Order: sequence, then structure tokens, then C-alpha cells
Amino acid sequence: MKIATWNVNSIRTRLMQVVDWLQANPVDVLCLQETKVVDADFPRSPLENLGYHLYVSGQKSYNGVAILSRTPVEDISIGFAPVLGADVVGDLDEQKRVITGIVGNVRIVNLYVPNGSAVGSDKYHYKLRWLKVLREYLKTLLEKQPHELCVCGDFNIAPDHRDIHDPKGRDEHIMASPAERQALQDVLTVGLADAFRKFTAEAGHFTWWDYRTRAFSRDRGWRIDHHYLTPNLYNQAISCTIDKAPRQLEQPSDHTPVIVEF
DNA sequence: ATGGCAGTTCCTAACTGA
Repeated sequence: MKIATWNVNSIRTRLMQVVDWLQANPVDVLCLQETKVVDADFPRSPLENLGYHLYVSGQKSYNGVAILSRTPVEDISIGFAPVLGADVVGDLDEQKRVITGIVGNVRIVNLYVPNGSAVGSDKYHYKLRWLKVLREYLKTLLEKQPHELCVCGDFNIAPDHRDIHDPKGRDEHIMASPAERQALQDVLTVGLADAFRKFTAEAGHFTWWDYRTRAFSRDRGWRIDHHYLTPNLYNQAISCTIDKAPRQLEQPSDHTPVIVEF
């Protein structure tokens, strides 16, 4: 089983790149982030014609997540509220960042973690609050059901210095500040481990490159897209790879796909 | 130190992203 994650930065702009990529890489599940489209306008047919079932949660202009699966997905749920209750979640489900469902014996959680804008900003505090609720959400999911978890998506956090092209002076940089990294580590204490680091310990493997300053051609990137797995699934993982090919195309997303295989 | 690039909408300016 192969599960991929890809922040496409608008599914309508990137549709043909996603179609081409799925034809070349017929993964079992593809989790998309930043679809940037309301559900009624999601371009379903070209993806359904490839044999995928689609489950989407989007909004106008910003955010938006989707799960594409070769087999029907069971027990789809959208946002934090179905698991935690509306009173706990408050305003956090207004932005469409969470979709989950079960494929085989695996519960897949597809996330678009808030960017945070700048350290100390209102959006930064929103990001930290969101990550706290995410921890409770995953903990509750695990308590309610015995499934293995694959929690994947755009986390907008580089876990450590190996995950940034130039780690110098990054403590005050969004996606690398100590509070964000600690919030991510707190999430993982529910019992999750980074699939990529099972296979690759060295620095210099990235999933996102800034559109500006020719960052991709200079390989000035960050590893911010991840798969986090519960222990049994982690043990069953046989590879986790970054496919840089889509980032090299004309008019690419600034992120590129990551694939885990069991 | 600054801004740089891209997508979207309230569409030719402002916002969000990371």
C-alpha cells in the first residue's frame, strides 16, 4: 500500500500535473492540501476517471484538503468537531484543514497545519492553539478505535536542523521556532513516528522550496511535509521517498509529493 | 535589511502563503 501527500497550492491550477503524476505513480491513496476550492467546484471527473474515489473539504481561496483513494474510504470525517465536540473545537473548524477516513486497516488523517505567518503574530498563536487541539484529536481517535494511524500532510514545521537548507538563525523563523517544534513533538507523544526518518538520517532532503530567489534550483528547501505512523505501521513501512519531479515542471506547486509504502 | 513569487478574489490591489 502506498500513501502519498502533496500540497498542490490550488487543485484547479495544478489539476493536469496531479493527473499526470497519478498516471505515472498510481498510489493507493493521495492526500492533497491547499486545494483552494469549494466542494461544489472541485474538479472531480478527471481524477475519478483515473479510478479514484474523492473525499473533499474545501473553502474559497484558502486551505482545503482532499483524500483520493483507489478503494472506497470508510468512516470519513471532516474537521476536529466530530471527534472532540464543537465546544472544545471553537472556531478551529472554520478553516478546512482536517479530513480523515479508513482504508483497509489504516486510519488516514490528512492535515494542512496552519502556516503561522510570523513568530509571535496572531496567526502564530493560532497555529500553536491548533496543534494543541490536534494532539487531543489524535489521542481521542486512538482511544475510540483500534486502528493504526497514518497522519500525513503539510505540517508547516521542519522538525530539526537537518530539515532546513540553512539552519542558522532559524529560532525566530516561522516553521522552525522552538515553540512550534515542541508543539509538534507534543503531538507525536500520542504514539507516532516520522516515517521518513526510519530510512534516511542525513540532512538535506526537502519537500518545499520558496518560489522566490530561485530556491529550487539552488536546493534551498525545507522538509515540512510528513507521514507520522503508529508503531505497528512504522514497523511495516518499507520506504518513504520524496519525488522532486513535479517541482521541476513549469508552473509547479512550491511543494512536491512524499510517498510512504507498507 | 529588504524583497523576491504565486494563487485568489472584493480581480489590475490586497490578502495569504512559508
